[in-house]
Amino acid sequence: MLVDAMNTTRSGRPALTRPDGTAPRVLVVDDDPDLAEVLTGALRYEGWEVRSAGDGAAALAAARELLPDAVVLDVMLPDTDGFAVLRRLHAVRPGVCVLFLTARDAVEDRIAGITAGGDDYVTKPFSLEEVVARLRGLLRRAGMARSREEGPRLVVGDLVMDEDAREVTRAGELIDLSPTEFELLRFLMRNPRRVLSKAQILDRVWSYDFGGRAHVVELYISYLRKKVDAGREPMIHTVRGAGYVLKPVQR
Amino acid sequence: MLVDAMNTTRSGRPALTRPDGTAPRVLVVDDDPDLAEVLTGALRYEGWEVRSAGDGAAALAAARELLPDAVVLDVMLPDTDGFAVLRRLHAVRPGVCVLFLTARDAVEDRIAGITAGGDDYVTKPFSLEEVVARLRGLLRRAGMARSREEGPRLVVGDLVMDEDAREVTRAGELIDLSPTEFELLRFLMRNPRRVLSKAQILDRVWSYDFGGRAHVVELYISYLRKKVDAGREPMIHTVRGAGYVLKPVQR
DNA sequence: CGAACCTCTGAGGCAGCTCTGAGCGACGCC
DNA sequence: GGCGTCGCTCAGAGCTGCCTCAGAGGTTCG
Repeated sequence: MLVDAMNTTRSGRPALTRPDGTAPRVLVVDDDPDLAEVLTGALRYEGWEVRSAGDGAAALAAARELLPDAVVLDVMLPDTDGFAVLRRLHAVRPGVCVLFLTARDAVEDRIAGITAGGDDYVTKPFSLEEVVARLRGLLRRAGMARSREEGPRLVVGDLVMDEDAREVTRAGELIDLSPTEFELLRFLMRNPRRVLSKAQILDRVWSYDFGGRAHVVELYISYLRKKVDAGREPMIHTVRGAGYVLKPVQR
Repeated sequence: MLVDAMNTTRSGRPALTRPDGTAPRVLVVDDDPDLAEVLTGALRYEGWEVRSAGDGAAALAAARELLPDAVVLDVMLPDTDGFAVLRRLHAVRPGVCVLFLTARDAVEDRIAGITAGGDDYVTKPFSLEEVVARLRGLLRRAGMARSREEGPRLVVGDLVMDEDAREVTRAGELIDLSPTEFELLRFLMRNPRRVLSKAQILDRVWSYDFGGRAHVVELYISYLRKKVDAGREPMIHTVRGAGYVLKPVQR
């Protein structure tokens, strides 16, 4: 059904595609059904083909069927340990990239060893933008770029973000951002000229378990303005009663 | 009853259609029968195939039968919680889009996270135009566009509205509108060359629980004229005793 | 173990938005 | 052509939404 969405992302930028032109295939493995649901939805929204599994056994079965390009894998699973699943996944589908989900304090060093192979990980609680960005990075590095333009750089007007280097410049001038500021700006830059509601921003940029109110968004928009728009023609605009929008100056 | 309305939209514009050419299918889930009735009517008027259900169980049964493309889902249901319904809906019908209805002050934070997949929500009390606009957005993004031209832009003469960017231009000139002005103009632009009564406008643009009188409509039409028609050939016309009509100049 | 930084809460204040009321003008019916 | 009705617009009151400042708590790093 998602014919159109498979060729363009929500923002109309060229999407990542497999060499044969179809959408990347991603398998989500998590035993928390709510979390799996949210992740699945977010990744489908990127235009990818997604399946989910609740435990290691189901994951392997699904992997054999779907032949995924990437797997989002919770390290803590009910039946097996994530690393065992990983080994068998690689047997089923050699070269598949894996994005691990892990608790902050747990086994971070073991992850570090595993991810040496080019895989990646995020710690819970994470934001959806974080997961999507990491996955895009993995897929891109695995050769899913649609064109030469499909790179780790986001450009809106004279504002440029290098996602890999975590560097942002405006008119060539380097802008220093905190982690949250960076992620908020990334979300805005991935959706230029589109009004984003505070709720949308909260859903995407803040962790899924964040209970706070939309007031934080206002606050961080205020921070961003001070750094991005400081003394320049503003690019971040408030649309009262609707949300915020980032656009290039002029026109 | 609205047999005719099921084949063409009220405005005659190309309707959203499923890839097989039939009308989009929408399921309305709300335990308030009056509200469900109103919603059902409004969506049928859009030319969509609509069914309604009063609780979670009925919703799932109806979903299995109808296989809807989108669901309008009240978060507060008598039997189940919205989360669970959502998950099971996605199981029955993977990729279905969901528009949540929620009270403004209640549970707003719990919505965060649910809507992550590209789903959307509106807070009660809402206006019907709001609901319809959001649903159209969801369906469009899910690949229901009839053609590539079917986008987030409304055009009447030299008046252009970009719903995503919330931008309106006339003859290329940007027009700044308040939220209510924007929604009123959207309603007019979705029904060009058609006389709309003040009562109709009130029903559509203002929240269903608005107790005010038709005088506000006159007032807001007056505001719109100042901004849209200012110094130009007028597009907004009064039909005394009947209502208002928006038409392109000339012809 | 202290310092710097980051994130979020709360409160105050301003500005823009929405709606009320009233007066005036325009249209149409006798 | 007069009069009643309908519609337009102005002015202002109250409200809401948004911005910003100040500071507390937590985390990271030296």
